[in-house]
Amino acid sequence: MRKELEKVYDPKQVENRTYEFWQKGNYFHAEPDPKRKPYTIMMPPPNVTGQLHMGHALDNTLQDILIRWRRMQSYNALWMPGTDHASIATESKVVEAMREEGLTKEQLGREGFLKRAWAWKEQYGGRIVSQLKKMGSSCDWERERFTMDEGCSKAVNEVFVRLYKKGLIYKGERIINWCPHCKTSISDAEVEYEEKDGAFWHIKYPVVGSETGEYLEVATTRPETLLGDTGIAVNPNDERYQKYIGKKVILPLCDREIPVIEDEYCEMDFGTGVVKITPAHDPNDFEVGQRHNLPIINVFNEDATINENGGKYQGMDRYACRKALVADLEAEGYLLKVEPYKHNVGSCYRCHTVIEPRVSLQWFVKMEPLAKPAVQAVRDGRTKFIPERFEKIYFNWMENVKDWCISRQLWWGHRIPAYYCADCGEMVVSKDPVAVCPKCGGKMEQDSDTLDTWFSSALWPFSTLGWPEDTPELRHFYPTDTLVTGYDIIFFWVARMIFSGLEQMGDVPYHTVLIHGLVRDEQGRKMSKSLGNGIDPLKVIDEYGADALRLTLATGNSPGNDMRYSDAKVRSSRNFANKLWNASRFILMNLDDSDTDVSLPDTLTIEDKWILTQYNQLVKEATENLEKFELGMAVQKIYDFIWDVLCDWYIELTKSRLQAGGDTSKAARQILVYVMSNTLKLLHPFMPFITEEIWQALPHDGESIMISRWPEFDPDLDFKEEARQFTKVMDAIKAVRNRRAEMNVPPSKKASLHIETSSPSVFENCVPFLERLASASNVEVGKEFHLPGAVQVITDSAKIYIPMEELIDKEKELARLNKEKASCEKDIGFIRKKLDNPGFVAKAPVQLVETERGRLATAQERLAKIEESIAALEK
RNA sequence: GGAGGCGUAGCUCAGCUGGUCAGAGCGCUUGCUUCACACGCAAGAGGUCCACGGUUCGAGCCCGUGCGUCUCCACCA
Repeated sequence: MRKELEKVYDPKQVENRTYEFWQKGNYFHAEPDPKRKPYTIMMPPPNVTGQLHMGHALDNTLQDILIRWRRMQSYNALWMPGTDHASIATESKVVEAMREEGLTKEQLGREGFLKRAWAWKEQYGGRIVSQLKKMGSSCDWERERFTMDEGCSKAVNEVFVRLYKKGLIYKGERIINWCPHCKTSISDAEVEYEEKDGAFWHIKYPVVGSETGEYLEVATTRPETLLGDTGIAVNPNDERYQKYIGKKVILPLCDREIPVIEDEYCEMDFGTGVVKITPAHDPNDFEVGQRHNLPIINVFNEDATINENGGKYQGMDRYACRKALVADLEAEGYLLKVEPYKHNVGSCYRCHTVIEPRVSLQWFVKMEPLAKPAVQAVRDGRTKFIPERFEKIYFNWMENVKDWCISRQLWWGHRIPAYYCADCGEMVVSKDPVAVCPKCGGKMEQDSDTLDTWFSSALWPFSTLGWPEDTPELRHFYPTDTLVTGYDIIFFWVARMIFSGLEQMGDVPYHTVLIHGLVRDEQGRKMSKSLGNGIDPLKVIDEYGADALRLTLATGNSPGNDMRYSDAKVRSSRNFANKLWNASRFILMNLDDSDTDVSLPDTLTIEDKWILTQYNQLVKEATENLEKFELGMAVQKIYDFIWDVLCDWYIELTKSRLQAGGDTSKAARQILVYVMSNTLKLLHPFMPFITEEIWQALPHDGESIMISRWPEFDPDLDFKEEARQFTKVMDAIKAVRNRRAEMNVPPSKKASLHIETSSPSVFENCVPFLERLASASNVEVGKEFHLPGAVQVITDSAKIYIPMEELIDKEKELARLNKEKASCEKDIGFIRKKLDNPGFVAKAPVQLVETERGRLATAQERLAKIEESIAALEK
């Protein structure tokens, strides 16, 4: 059994090999099995051409922890992986690459472009997947899916047609957010607002037919939209402007007269109380325009240059036009004043170009009927958010959501399954291609737009399981259990999956949504490409190992909260891996050929009972933490157990036994193997590689730790009383060490200990520990000692004399004892105060009152001992 | 305008249902070539748990107000 391990753990020699071993064992794969309980996680599909960043690393670490843990608990655990086609992002990358070759989309045509896009996908599509494997992700790769693969595309068409037939998808002319750079519409959720410095231009609109030269003063932040004005509005209750309602004003610089209308939308106390109405380029103006039947004049081209409706400004970029137009207004005396003004400007979440609201014909999903049941599902608790506060955010959005613009003027994506007759204009919405017009027999052409990327990802939880077919997978694994994702895509994705699941499957897509925060840089900034402050997880893995990175991301990370990444944290995780490695090395070095299994010895010593009790408690608590999604807390406890309990104490305690050999050594080895290999199981979901490596080296049953059974609390290993007794010895050891350190006695200088205690047997049993761990040359245990000149160490259960007269400074010793006395008295006062409070005794739980009484007694005993010592010294 | 998070040791953060909750890691100080580990061992210093009120026998924890800070939603031209 003896196995030589390197002194320092080297993840590089372990990780790839271990991952291959798992894959060969087919441990990641799950098959539907009605006899077993499923546990399913759908991976949020990363962008197919993307690269792994810290956000993915965190997201996937959490998922892998959950799936590995449940798998070990014998669930039929499926972690479904896949990638997203990411329409805008991918398309713009391909376009960019083409631009470098001097090519445009238009030159290539739709087919040629798509060919390139697929080639791009093939080239970069595997990258993110192999990066996820480096993390140790135990996904079922056999089931890997892509949002644009055949099955997912089929699901998309199916859903589109169903929703259309129910009247939940419609086509209409609405104001949408237009990105002049991506040249497509984007949904409301895809617009990011940012406060920017702008200006308020006050413009004079002369009243038609006024002989006195009357005018209305309008303030605007976007003067160039004046070209599309078709009216100006005042509030119906605004006395200042009553007389102008119904009249017309001259639109400056344009030969156009536009009406003055009244509308509640116009607020009296904002700006001048007069607002220009540009129905084609402002969502509110659009509605006002609808109410008053104002014409809609679109003045922009797709790239936000001015179109033919802009007269002399045609062809200018919107900002060039703004400049020119303002100059003209000023020259012609229309410009009354310019005020600096801060306002929010919307921009495209992908390219950050300022969006231009624009009227156009787009496809929409009618949200209200879908949102209602989706809200209800969360209210009923059929889906829970962790932490709960994100439910509020979800409700707030769902309850105020506007219709979802799903058409995109892009080529990379699912083409909208609507077909139009070139001859008669008939439209058919159909899952399958329609070539001939059912009405006139003319040639049909498919809608040129594609769908919003999120339309297909909204179906991810069931489209990946084979829907719309009724597959065994779908029946077994849906609804899934846990969705793990960041709060940044609750609206984009989570909300849409929930209403899609309810609508198509009649059930929620998952029971729990575990929300995590962002991984920020050391200074707390968002990691971003533009800042260049992103940390590459692969580099971290290369330097410290995947386990170290995973441990870092899992530790101290509480749901929903952002965390900061720092190298120092990863280093300390790496150190932990090394600590574990060396503890295992120690155990392995001591094993012999007879140590072949993981069983417990027949007789247990007190320290065995102590460690088993601690271990058993750990099993219970860590499991409970995991059940409550307190992953960080669970791993913290496992970490503390391994380092502080197992390494710092138990291993040290076994050393004398191991050296002694014989039965007692054998028993110690059995306990070490038992505790270590089972603790490795607890740690495995967090640090899969190193735990597998060590587990394999130790005596073990089964092929792999990842398919071993998750430990359970064992009432037979609960030795509370013995454990409590044993801590008396530990306290004594700590107290002696403390005194020796204070007096600067080097460990090499041994001294005898005389232990005065009312519970001598436990100390008598533990003499070797005191010798080894408290630098004792010999130990005597008794009821009473008279060693007035000795150093005295007082614990709750013992008074220990260390005869080191030469080291004693009587004054100092007295001062120290008096300090201890004072602190002890303070404790007693504190507890007394509680117990003297009738309210406390009457209302606090009985058990707590008892505990306090016990504490008081202990403290009083301790005080007595201190006082004795003082008295002895003063003699 | 609305909603929410955060404020705990020098730094980064944990603290579950209010009662051994004053914690961890890093950093710092002092010892230690202890036969697994210096990526280590041992001992320590360091906190008005943002402030003020309230509830309670009892408050980092619950409620209110304020301050600081961050974020999301809305988008009044």
